[in-house]
Amino acid sequence: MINSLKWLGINWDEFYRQSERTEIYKKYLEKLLKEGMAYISEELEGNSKSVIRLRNKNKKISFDDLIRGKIEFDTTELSDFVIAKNKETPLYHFAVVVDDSEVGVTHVIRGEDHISNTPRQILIQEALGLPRPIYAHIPLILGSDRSKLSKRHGESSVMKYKDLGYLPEALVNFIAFLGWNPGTEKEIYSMEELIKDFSLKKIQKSGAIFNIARLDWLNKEYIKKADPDELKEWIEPYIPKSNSKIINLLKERINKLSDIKNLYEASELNYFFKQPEYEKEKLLWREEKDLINTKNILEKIIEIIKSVDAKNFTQENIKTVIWPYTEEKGRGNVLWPLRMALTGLDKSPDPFRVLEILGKIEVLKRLEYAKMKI
RNA sequence: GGCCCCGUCGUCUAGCCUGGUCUAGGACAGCGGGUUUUCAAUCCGUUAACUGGGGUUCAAAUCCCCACGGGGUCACCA
Repeated sequence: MINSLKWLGINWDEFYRQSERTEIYKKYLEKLLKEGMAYISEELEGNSKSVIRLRNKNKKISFDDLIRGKIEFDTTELSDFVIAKNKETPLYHFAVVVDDSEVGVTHVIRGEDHISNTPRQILIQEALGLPRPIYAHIPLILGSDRSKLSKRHGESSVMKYKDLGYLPEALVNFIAFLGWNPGTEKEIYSMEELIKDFSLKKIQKSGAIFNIARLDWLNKEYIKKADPDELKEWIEPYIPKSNSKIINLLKERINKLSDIKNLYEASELNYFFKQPEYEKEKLLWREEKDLINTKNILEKIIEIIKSVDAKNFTQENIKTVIWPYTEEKGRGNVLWPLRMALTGLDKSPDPFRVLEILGKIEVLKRLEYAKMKI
């Protein structure tokens, strides 16, 4: 959890570990015992022979929730509930109540699943004579079946999303918008902007389904506007050899960083690194039946490309010299076999971008190879 | 089952408090199209919702009641 928070860029000012605070809890427990607000109860069932129970006054408790308004409970059904196994081992409800007070917590903001825990915590507070913090119970994040999000719905921890190549900024932005909305049409929010605009008053009451398609879209937005150097750093682990040109091309085609790995393993990116294999009939554009025509076109393309200086082998320059020929022969007739010779794929990026990435020598090699196949 | 919370497009939501401006707005996804050599990207367009029933009112998505539906919680866990 600590690692997850750090990754998300959520920081804290103070940190407490309950296991290091047993002396504090013990003091409060003894106070309750002494005042008769709690008692040691001999048990017939359970794990220990005796436990500490709170003397429940069996009254109605109501509290004002910042999000839901007034909530009322009859605490009779709670009976004299257990607050500690013994003086050295308090239970959660007791420990949090003590901690909140000791540490000066003013607002308790937590999931809706804690609503029914609230009355028993209030009962402990009152027995201890401690002030009641302000409560705000926020809606739960739901799985696709509308039940509380859990392992069986998908990834079990925040760090899994890191591993999948989601950016922390995107996840934060996404989660913030689950149950909250600024009331404007702004969708992309940085942490700073969230801190500035977020308000409990605008929080929704009902739970929100974790919709991965929307996270993917948001993540893509963040990838698109990422700093090139940073992006390079993120992408490197997912693709063996790459450069800024390949990365630029890749970033339009992925939702999350790990998509690159999938693209690569599905051999769709191999053409960047080695001569692709394909059937020679693949070189034919749509209605074209005659491989000889295609061979002639390839020959002409080679001739044109040879005329481009290797030092100025940019997509713009190449396009300028090839374009008149595509106008003459029909774009598909020229560009389809060109692209196929370079990538060997039915679907791939624009041949001009690939040309620039591969460089003059490799391009000519592949074109000769295609010609030779025919 | 008891108690508690919730209920607007498939999803996230705006609107609800302070009824009329809501023939219910936006975004994601979907679908259709433009651009284009294919894909991606991009641009444009489009399908789709007030859970139901009563009531209050000249007027209800908005206020009230009931029903139904969904969820949470019922530990010597946290």
